[in-house]
Amino acid sequence: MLDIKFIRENPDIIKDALRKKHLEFDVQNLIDTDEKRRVLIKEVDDLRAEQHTASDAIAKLAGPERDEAIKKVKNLKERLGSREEKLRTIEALYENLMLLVPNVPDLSVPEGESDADNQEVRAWGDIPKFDFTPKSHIELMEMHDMVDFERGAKTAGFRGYYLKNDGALLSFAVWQLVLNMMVKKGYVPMIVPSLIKKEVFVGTGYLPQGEEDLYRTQDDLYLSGTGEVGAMGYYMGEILEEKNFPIKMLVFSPCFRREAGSHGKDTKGLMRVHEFYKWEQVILSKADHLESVRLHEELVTNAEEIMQALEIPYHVVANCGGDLGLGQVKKYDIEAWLPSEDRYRETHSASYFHDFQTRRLNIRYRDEEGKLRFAHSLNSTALPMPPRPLISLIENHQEADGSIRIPKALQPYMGKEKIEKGSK
RNA sequence: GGAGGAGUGCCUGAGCGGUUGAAAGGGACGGUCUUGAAAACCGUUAUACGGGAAACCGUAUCGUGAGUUCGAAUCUCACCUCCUCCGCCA
Repeated sequence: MLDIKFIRENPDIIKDALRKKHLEFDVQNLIDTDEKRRVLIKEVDDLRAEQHTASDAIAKLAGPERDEAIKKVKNLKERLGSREEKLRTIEALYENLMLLVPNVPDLSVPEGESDADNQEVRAWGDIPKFDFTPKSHIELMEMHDMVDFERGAKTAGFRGYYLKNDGALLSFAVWQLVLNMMVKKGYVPMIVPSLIKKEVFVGTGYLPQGEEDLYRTQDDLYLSGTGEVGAMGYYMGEILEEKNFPIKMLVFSPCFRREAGSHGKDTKGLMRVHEFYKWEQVILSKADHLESVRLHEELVTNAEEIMQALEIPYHVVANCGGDLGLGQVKKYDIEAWLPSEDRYRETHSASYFHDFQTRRLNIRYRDEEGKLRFAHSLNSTALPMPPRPLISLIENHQEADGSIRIPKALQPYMGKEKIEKGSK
């Protein structure tokens, strides 16, 4: 959510943000609604003030004078009631519109409509050249009995999977590696809820417009697709102290995604699954653009270091306007090299929001002058597991006989240097 | 799921239908005093929205939402959260 005053004074900036993000929204309609709302607020407030004065007077009256006064106020109340009704309606409309106003993308965000228009910022690692035909992660993992998709589908339906043997061990090893790397950097490790109230999804900007991407329970709780939601909910409604900023969290959670719009896509293997686990980085900082930019770069660097430790070739792209979420000011994706597809695929996403989320979640702090301000928020994938990093880890490190080399950094956690035939 | 109890400002806690945005104490901040500190004393100590150039004025907020009433922190209903006990499950 943006400040209505900002929207009122800068409708052209909002219109340009809409154009750049390829979104449709009638800004003038919002401004008109706000105007009507303010007129009504004034009317209602004035009527209430009148009522208060009259009520206070009644307390001092008695007898027929009192009855007469009560009668008069009753009349006033009727007028007030109809105005209040109207105000409620317009307020609801206003709130709904406000939730759909996008945040303004940074000037450095490239123009473009879809992920095809994202721009490469840098690349790391050598793309492996195999002198044999590389196998897909599905073949490799099945060869080593690391995964079971058939039984996954039997139990959990389409996109279901089981990880077993080295598949399970590898996941735990990676989780442990990431945890240790990030805790060393001062991030607070947390295990956060995934089953979460609607208001937190609205607050983080996943709702109202992303309803169909989420699983909803019969108790009206939703299953989160990322630990970001649980992390942001943690400080919802609170007033924080500036001296504790930036608050850096490394949160672990199961993640659930309906993948409603992608039924035909990535139907095989672990590429696109309904359920996985993820380490996510979440930061709250003081309300300062340069601080947000600095921390944003830090988040990508952290994510890159994890990929480097896993020896996975990747590149970083700056997402174009059309590929940004409603609240995002700027986003970098990390895409890992996938030998079986002969291209990069997205594994990480790092973005900052300014006060878009914290305004919705009412997360504030007192600055040096004692003024209350909305904090800034940022988040970035640290590592999703098992899906894509596991795929690229396995595919990039395969050898001719199908064995899988374990990256050095991971060996202490895995207890071996290689996954070989019969090694389970 | 059943039975009870509770939710008030930064904290503790009073108020249980009418000048209560809210007593009192504590904390924090500022001042007086002091060489300095403590103590003592004095003062300040919400947020949001609307109006206004501003001083300031108005409105809302005592878990949340609705209701009763001329008037609600105070009465009614629903919901949420916490505590105690029982049941069920792990």
